[in-house]
Amino acid sequence: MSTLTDVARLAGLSTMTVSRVINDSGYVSPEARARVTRAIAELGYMPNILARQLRSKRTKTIALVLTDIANPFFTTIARGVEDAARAQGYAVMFCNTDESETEEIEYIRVLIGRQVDGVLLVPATDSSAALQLLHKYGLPVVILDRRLRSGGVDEVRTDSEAGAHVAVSHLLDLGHRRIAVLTGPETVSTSADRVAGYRRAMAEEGLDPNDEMVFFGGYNEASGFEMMRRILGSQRRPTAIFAANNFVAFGAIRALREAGLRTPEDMSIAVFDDLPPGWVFDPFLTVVSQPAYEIGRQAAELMLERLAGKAPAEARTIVLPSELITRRSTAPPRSEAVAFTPTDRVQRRTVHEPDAVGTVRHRGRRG
Amino acid sequence: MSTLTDVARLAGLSTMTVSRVINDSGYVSPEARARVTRAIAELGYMPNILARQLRSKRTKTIALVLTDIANPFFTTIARGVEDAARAQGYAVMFCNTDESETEEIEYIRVLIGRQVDGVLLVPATDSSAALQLLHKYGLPVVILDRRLRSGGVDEVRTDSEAGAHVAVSHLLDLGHRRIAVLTGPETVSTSADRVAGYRRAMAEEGLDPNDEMVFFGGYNEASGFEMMRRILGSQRRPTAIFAANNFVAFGAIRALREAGLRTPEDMSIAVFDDLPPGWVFDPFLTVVSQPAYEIGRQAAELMLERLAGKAPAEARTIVLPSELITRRSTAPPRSEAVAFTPTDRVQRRTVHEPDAVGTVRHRGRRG
DNA sequence: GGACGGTATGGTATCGTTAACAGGACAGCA
DNA sequence: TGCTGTCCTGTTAACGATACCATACCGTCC
Repeated sequence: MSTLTDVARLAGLSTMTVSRVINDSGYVSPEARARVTRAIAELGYMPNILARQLRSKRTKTIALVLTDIANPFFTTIARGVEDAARAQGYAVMFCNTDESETEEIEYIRVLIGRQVDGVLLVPATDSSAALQLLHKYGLPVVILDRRLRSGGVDEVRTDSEAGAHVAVSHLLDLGHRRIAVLTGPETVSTSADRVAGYRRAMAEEGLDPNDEMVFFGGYNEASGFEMMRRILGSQRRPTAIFAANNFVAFGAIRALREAGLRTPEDMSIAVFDDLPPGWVFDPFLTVVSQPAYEIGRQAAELMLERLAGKAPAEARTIVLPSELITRRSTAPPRSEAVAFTPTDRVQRRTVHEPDAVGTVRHRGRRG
Repeated sequence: MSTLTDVARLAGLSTMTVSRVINDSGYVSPEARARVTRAIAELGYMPNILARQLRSKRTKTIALVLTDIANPFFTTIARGVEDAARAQGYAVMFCNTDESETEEIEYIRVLIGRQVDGVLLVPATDSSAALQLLHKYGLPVVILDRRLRSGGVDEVRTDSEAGAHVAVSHLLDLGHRRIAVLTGPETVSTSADRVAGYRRAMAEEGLDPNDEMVFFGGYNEASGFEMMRRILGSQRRPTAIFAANNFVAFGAIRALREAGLRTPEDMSIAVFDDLPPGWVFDPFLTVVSQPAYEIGRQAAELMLERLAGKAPAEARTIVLPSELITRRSTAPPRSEAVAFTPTDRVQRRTVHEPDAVGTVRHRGRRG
């Protein structure tokens, strides 16, 4: 492997001149440039990125630490981050914590050692241990998707409370009264916010959901399955459920199928998070869709601005709107429908889209 | 950010002693070790990986260059690679070429610049330009999934020809005689091999498939859709198709659905590549399943052996077996079934698995 | 004439770490 | 006693690049 020194020797110039040609910085005469270019080609020289990064103290790399790399919501975020970063010549390191705070801290140590310029973080819990660590080493941070108890840091997320409120209101409008919510860990802000949105929607109808209708678990398929099993084993089954994440919904649906129950005939189901096109042939689930790509893109933009020194000193928060897409997994309840016929509220909020049969969109409020 | 020098100063020792503590190499007295450990904790010191890599000329990083990061076959390979690499303290860089040789070359340049220790490559074409580049810079390589015209390099793959032969034989056993094959680019070995397996199976039944039954395209959904559209528009439709990759199958099925045709009633479909559990609620497609995780794991093992200097000088080739899993997307043809009733060959090769209703496995030959 | 700004190039130090080597202390053994 | 080997620590010089500063030439302007 030839080095910059070899190129300089062959071209009969100093290493600095070669460096200037490579980085297109400072003054270089056309003739020197030509000599360097020829020498580079002749030797097949490639710059050693490690040496450059060590000397310049900038790696042009940002890290994206997220909790579930298999979840299409997060892979879409990742695409948004990657596109924005690459447009400015930055590389992205992806790290998967599996919702574990221990892994999160471990990864952040690695990232500090690897000298990344900044970290985009989906925190595993609402503790701010990871954030403190990053601060200690002076690394800029943007928090994605979730809130932290402590503030003072750039954040990009959707309004989970409002999204959940819209979804549950939709179920209420259809006539459901017994509605369960299946959510993630209690220490994750999105879980808590989605339950809060659920409670607000229920309260608006004068309903007081007791805690046996609220299930905290993990944001994964196994947990969704297990929570639905508990629901199916209970005395008074709900007629509809609201699943706070797509994997939870997968598990819940599997439990329904194994019990021989059909959706929406036996139980309606509304879900937070849509699936990207291509995952399913025939979208079936009523969902609250988040602008995942935008979350990733805008978070990366905030970071890049900060790295360029163009960001204001104070922290910025971006809250993006979600959108309810009604499909075939929600319908009026069968037995109890008599008492609570759907009101005209459904009609008022409904806009048909011509390109997707049976699909209806409602916009969530912008936070 | 404190450095090793800071730690050495605080501990009252030389940088080398500190380095030895950190890397647990060479002799260090318990007392010196304790002093260093305390100083590290006090300063919150973290080693600068860039400097270490620059000096030691080893990054403990291997790259996995693949053609479609969205394809579950390749993500499963990636998991196999990652697990094997991490077990030995290696990091993995993932690169996605989108089946483009230009991107492939571009990525390899980046990887050389980033000083990766070795490259695992799923080549976009059977050209060996990328391989030559890697050789020129002295980087060890393992080729995954596909063959190259030039040899002399470690390879891990499944036997595509044999797998295709088993799948098409299965369709023939069911009584199909007009069978089309939808495959990927002609310059990709897996495409060519799967067509070869198809031809051999057809020839064994005394059938001579003319070229209008062989469709080369891209290994993606759009191409599968387009090829199936052409098939549906043709004069004499086949009664079954063999799709050489799961995304091609997705596209083909979408075209069938849009045409209002059902599987397997109107057309049987057999596919190369299974989907991981969790992608579909109810596995439906008859597939040739490849041991993707093992391909990745064993390729990484070959590389790690070579990096450890424990590999033989000559190139090694590992060919893993595939497995036919028959599900509900294949059935005897409707109209022509009269003339060619299924033979007892099906019975002879069939083993029922008790845990998966309606699923039948056949082992492909080991190459 | 001299000050100045733009152009072009080079010298040297340094980023933070480890490789390579040197060498001292001490124990065991002939 | 002297030799050898194990244990422990330190010195020096890199790895391959860029930051920073210095220098020198040129033309222009007052």
